[in-house]
Amino acid sequence: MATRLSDVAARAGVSVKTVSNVINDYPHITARTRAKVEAAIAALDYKPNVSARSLRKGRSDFIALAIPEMGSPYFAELGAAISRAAKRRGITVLIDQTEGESAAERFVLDGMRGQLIDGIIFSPLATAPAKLTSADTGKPLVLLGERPAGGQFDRVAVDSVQASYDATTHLISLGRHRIAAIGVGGTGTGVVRRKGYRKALKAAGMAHDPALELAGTGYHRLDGAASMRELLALPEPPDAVFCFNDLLALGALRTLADAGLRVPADVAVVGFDDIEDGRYHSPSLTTISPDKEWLADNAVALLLDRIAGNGGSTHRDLTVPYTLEIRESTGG
Amino acid sequence: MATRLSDVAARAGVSVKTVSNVINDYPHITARTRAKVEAAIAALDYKPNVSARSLRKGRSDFIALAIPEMGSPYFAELGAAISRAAKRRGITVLIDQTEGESAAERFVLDGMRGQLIDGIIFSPLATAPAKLTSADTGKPLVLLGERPAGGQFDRVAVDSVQASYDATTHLISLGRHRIAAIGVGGTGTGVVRRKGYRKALKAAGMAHDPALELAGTGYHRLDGAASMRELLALPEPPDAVFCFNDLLALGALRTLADAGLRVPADVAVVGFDDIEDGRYHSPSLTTISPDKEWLADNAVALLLDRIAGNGGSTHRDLTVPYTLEIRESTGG
DNA sequence: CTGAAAGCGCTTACAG
DNA sequence: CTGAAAGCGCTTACAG
Repeated sequence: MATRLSDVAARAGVSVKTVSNVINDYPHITARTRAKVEAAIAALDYKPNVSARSLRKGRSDFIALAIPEMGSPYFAELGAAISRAAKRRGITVLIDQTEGESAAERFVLDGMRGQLIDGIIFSPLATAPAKLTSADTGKPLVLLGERPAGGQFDRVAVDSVQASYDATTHLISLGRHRIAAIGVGGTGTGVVRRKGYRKALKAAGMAHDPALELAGTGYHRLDGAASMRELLALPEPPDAVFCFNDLLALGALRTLADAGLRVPADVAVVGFDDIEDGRYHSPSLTTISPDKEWLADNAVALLLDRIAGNGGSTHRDLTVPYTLEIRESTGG
Repeated sequence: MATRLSDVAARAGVSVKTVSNVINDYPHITARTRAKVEAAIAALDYKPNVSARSLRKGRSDFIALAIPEMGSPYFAELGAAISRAAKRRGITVLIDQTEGESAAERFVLDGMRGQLIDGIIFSPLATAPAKLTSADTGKPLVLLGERPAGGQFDRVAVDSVQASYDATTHLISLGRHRIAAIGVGGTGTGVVRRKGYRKALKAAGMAHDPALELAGTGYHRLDGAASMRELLALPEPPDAVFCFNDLLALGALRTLADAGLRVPADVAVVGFDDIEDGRYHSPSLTTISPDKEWLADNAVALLLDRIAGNGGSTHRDLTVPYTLEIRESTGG
């Protein structure tokens, strides 16, 4: 039913090797031969069988992207960018939602779908990267995000401590005195960003108040809204909030609106991620904006380089450029 | 390097056929044999090679999902749901961003990555489904969305005419008299939803005013914001707007806020899709909420049924349940 | 520059 | 119930 390489060879009057050479762009083929083969390919509408090719070559030109959830705007935008970056290089990305701990871990440890994929870009949520060993995967892996890689893998991440420092310092420069943080806790993002937050307070000679550091159960609007309600119930509510991602900030803004408070007059709000929602929200959201295209492009390049056998045993740690986008939620 | 089926067979002291039988859950295997094989699989950490299996069986248990853009919340949420629905059935989803016309069309016509995938769930934007023929794909295909399938393929879609009728009727029931529509035009969504919009106006004895029907260039916040600005510049601006998706509505709300207009007091706004952003926005967005889980589950089921060779030549058209979620943007 | 042949790792008739 | 062997459609040494 499906046309095979040998059908093309027969029609073009050459050997299968020659057809394969043409398809794989090998040199030393006369223009005439190439034209004949290409005509046959077009006439038969031939498509190489990826399974066979991958079985034989041991490479598929597929990479996996494992992210906690693709319904979350930041990851959706990141996934889209990585998908594009890979496509530019002739690579296809399979996107995996890991959702919770067990699934994420199993995915990585299960060796990523047999031999199908050449490598993986992994944004861990539950799995501690430091506990991953290359034996677990058996394949090239690039880590995304805050969590220390334990020197085992290549990684590309924002300098979250510095970015959080900048975000908090911006709030301080506005003259705010009670600056809350939403999203502390956990083992990754929450820890690292709190570090930058506290560092900025300290640098300004301000003490950090545990009552102003809210943990919540997740990084969604719902959690931001709930944390903000807790903060407003405090005897002395904050006049500024640094939310560890935009979704939390959007939830917090919702609570502030419900409470009839003005942003930024009563409470200034900063987020992290620069998702599209925040740019169009009223008030628009001041946020840390990591360069997602840069991130995507470099993560893919790093992985492909590793797949090609380069890099050796030194593990590279790339720092994603970011800017602080000052918008209405802090009076910008 | 990688362990093979034959390694497992050797270790378990059985033939490769027996190992294959165990892996594929074939009957007539003694518990003892099964246990021996499973022990060997565990000991060697054996993972079947997907390429080899797929080459041999002609099935991969991969399906593709082709959507215009995964960075768009509706598609991100839908992709997440389809991914989950497929996983429940042991199927992996490859997500493809088609972005524009040419890419989308080429993807489908190029036979979907050789033989790798078993079928496709396709949300067309540029390609006219009626022009697709099964010869183009050679594989089972389920269509998503408004555009008529031309009776060639299975499809699952919301009854957009009825839903738009409901949305518009809701605005009429609020006593609004100048009801605008944002997102008309194009060949799919814009046409169908305008049909329901006009139908509702007519049923209420109201004439439709072309000046109140805005096309815009896309379905993003940016387009909604721009269209809303045009509407406000009208000699007689609208007192209600039905936006053909939530992103347009969110953009429109932003323009209204900038203009100092109150929602819903001055202008009531309704969207379509029920993306998470709209639920947390202030004001929260009244919208048509299609049951995305239902959609995902049925699209996957339909495709798998087709892959299994069922369905024959009759093409099924499934209608997704929806509700009108009345929220603050219309005073709910 | 091209051809004939082996082999990637599975599954599946075909025998026993 | 199990074993030996062919074959899915490619790519790649190996000869010529």
